[in-house]
Amino acid sequence: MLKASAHFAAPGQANQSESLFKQVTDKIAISILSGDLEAGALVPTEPDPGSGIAPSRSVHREALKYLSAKGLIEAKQRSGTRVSPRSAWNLLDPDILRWALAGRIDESFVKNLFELRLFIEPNAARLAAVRRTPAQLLQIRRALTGMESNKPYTDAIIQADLDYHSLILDAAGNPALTCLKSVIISTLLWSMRLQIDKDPALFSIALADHRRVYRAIEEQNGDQAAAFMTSLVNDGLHDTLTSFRTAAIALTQCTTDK
Amino acid sequence: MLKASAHFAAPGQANQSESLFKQVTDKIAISILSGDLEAGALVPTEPDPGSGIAPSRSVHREALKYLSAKGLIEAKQRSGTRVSPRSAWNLLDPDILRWALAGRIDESFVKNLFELRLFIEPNAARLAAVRRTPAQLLQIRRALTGMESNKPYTDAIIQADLDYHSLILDAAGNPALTCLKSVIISTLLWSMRLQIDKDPALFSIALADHRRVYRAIEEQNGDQAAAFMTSLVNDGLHDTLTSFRTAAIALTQCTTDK
DNA sequence: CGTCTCAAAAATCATACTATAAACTTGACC
DNA sequence: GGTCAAGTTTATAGTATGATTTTTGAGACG
Repeated sequence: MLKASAHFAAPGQANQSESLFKQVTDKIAISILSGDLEAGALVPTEPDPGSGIAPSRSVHREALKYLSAKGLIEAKQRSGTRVSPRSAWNLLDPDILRWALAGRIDESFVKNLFELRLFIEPNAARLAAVRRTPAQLLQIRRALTGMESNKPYTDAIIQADLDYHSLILDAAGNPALTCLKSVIISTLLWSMRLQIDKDPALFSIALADHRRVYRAIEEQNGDQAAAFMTSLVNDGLHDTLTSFRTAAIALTQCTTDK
Repeated sequence: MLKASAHFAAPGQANQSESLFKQVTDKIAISILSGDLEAGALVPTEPDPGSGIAPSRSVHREALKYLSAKGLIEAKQRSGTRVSPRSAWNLLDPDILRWALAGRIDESFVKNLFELRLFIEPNAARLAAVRRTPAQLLQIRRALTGMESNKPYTDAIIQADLDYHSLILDAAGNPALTCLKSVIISTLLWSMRLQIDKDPALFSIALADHRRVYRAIEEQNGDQAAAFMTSLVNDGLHDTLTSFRTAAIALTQCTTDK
């Protein structure tokens, strides 16, 4: 089962308990994801002593290799190591999403992620309805129960919600789909952390959506599962955008209030 | 534009002109992807002198970091570096696909990839129909022309086909979707390399499918674009499975003919 | 216009030392 | 005598550093 904590961990804050490698990797990655280092910019191939942390060359080089594996940078002999164009970034990678969601996000980014969810999750629900084993159905049911039997917007609810979506993706029985789990979980988690107002009315709507999808999967009604999942995701997008705009306005007021 | 060559490059064959790093990475990765190294198995953290290539520790360690970035392995102090469970692998990563498709493939793997295409590409076509700029439309048209004006099953056709799908994904205007390009391109390329019989009848059907989708995008008819793209992918799956089974039978006969 | 040389930067090599956490040992306590 | 908690060991990943080799763009040169 996926742990929420792994996704929650705020990267970038030079936590002493984290390995040097991770600190360096996070630092460079975030400065790329945030646009601080633009595409084509040179990435220092030796540790920069003036940047707080001063790792050895080994650590620095391994960090660069790690980032190049994610498509963020590319090394070319004689010309230097440079930031790759955005198109080369693997936005669906869990690490990249972590780094991306750690910084300031623009609305279109969120919309795009939800759009992808809209393509994936209804189809996954359709497959899950047909292919799920009894054991998988039971697990999904348990996750749903977890959402019903806890106070709204608590950690237990969030975990249950993540499990719910994660299990449906698993039940679809397509490993390629399972790889998209990270996108969905990250998006979900990020949007839930945003829900500031914690409106009980919205929550009960979301809960009803989840119940409907579950029932369709239970009854092995693929089309219905897909349709209900579509509205579930759409409702989620709506709530998230509302919260996002509220948060953005609050932020704007803060910045202009100087 | 995506180059086919990058995907074609057969990994694993200790090509002397390739960097040591790449040789080591490919070697380990393939032995994982092929199932030679099972999940949970220990990966040597020091270069193995008996394995043909004998890199230094740095190179070996950087290779491991690269693989850990792909989710293939995980290092834990005091317990060793081990192969991660399949569920942690990022199957949608271009490198992973390259390694996976380099070995023996089972039918279900191909089916799963096409299933994913079936979720993504029709939706992408729908978006592209609505969002495409005139310039993007022109590019897609050019790719289509490239498919029409060359001899079937030549490199030029393959390149044009790849461009066609790639450009539609781009025209959908969702960077998250663009990241799935590698899956689609890899799947496509792999299936085209499989078309042994090169049936002209099948090709003209495929061409007609491509034309229909293009026209729908031109007319900004999203639903039609999606529907036509669905049949395009389905036809592709059908052809690929046919070729695959032929190839598999040929292979079986070879192995039993001893 | 080709080719040659030079040097910048990545890639590779070799060999240290340090930190961590899992497993083992010990010993007090019930 | 058995159980659990606190310390100790130690294998393994992580970090550090200095040197050498290979690649390749760019400018010099014929």
